[in-house]
Order: sequence, then C-alpha cells, then structure tokens
Amino acid sequence: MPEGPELHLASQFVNKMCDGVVFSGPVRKSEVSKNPDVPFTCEAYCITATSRGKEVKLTLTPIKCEDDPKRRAKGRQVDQPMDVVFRFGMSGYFRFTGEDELPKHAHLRFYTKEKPCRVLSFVDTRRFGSWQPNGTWQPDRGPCIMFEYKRFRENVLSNLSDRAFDRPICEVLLNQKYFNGIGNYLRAEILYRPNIPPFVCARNVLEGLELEDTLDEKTVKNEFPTSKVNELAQISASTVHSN
DNA sequence: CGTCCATGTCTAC
DNA sequence: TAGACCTGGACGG
Repeated sequence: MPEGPELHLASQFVNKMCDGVVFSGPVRKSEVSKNPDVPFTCEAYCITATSRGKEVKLTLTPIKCEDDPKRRAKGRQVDQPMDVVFRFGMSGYFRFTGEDELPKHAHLRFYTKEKPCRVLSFVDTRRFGSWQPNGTWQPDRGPCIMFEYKRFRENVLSNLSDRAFDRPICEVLLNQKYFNGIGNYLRAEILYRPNIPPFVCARNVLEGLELEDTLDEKTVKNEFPTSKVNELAQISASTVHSN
C-alpha cells in the first residue's frame, strides 16, 4: 500500500468514512501486536486524519456534551484529544467494516458508538508498520513533498553539501530526511520519466536547480534535455561509486 | 512440499 | 552494510 500518495489517500479514506461518525469506548489492540497500547477511552469521540510524507496522523477528539454527568465526574484529562501517528511498513492500510467482518491482521481498532457497531481498523499483514500514541511527526523526516512542497525543495537545495548527496540519486531518493514519501516504486518512476541515469551522484543531478521553483505547469517537460542526460552519463561513467 | 519475492524501516556488528 | 522483523502469494518440482 504505502508510499506518500497512498498514505494521503488513506487519510482521505478515514476522513470520508468517519465523517459524522461517533466512536466510543477504548481503542483496542490485537494480541499479537508489539506496538504500544493506545491509552484512550471516551464515551463519544470523532476521528480525523492528516498525512505527511510516509506517515498518517489520526486525531481522536472527544465530543463535548454539555450535561454529561460522567464526564464531569471523571474530571477532564479524559477529554483531551489524542494524536496517534502511524507508519504503514510494507502492508499497512485502514478499513472500515462491521464488527462481525473484521479483516485478518486488524491490529488497532476503533469502535463506533452504534449498535451494531462498526470498526475502523489499522490492518497490517506483515506487522512492519507502527503507531505512536500521543505521537508527533517523526522529527528526522523531511517536509512532505506533496503538501509542504516549498519547504521540501528548500530542505534539499539548501543542504546539497550534506554527505548524503554524495550517493547515487537512486539511493538518495529513499532518504526520508530529504524525500519524505518516496519509496522504491516512486523513485523508479521519478528517474525514468525525465530520463535521469540512476547512479549519477545526487548532488550532480540537483545542483543548479533554483531554490524557487520557476517551472509553471505548462512548461513542464516530460523529458530531461538530452544534453543534460549525456552530461550526467559522463559524470556517472567517470565517477567511482563504492557500492 | 519448497523457494523466492514484496510500495520499509530499524539496530547491531 | 547485513540481517532482522513478518505474512502470504506466485511458482516450481
């Protein structure tokens, strides 16, 4: 399932399916999962989602109820919203089903208040995915390429002196500190379309790009200029890559 | 039955 | 940088 755009689709899925839906009770974890418990329980809460690069954040927000005696009795820390940040590993995704049709490998589950209830499940066959209750975006991951484009671009172009860019472009595209959201499939597509030789030193590919993206939509080319490709091929051929 | 492969990290040597 | 962490589908014998 999981590269940046799919994580975004997953967040849209959650927002669409859970729009107006009231959840209730504890968040439940499968027996087998090694991820942390999510210590959140609430009579009535809603769920919204956002994504950033290769992460999705769910926000669990208690629904205010003016004269709910339980709420007053229990005090107020119970009523604080909680963020849970997910990484999908190789096989993570969300599903929304009836309680009686839980998918296999539904490792974290949010139950609706209705009867019979429905369940938002984080499904992850291989269990390479993870979540963090009270989580924040992982600090060493760069800006989202899709939704923080300007910051993403600046982060790359103002750090080209970083040794990370010594490596071939095909490897650097997987570095989430600079390319948060790119995975194995996307890097291949990204290099293929503009015809960039994959093993050229990343810095040589990227240097010379303007900090400001001056390309307007209409002038986007679907091919890297042949002259540039040849130039890069030369560099590639003359550069010794230790691995 | 067995082997290989898969959109990702993570950490131990 | 190799190996670990996991399940299941495709394919071979």
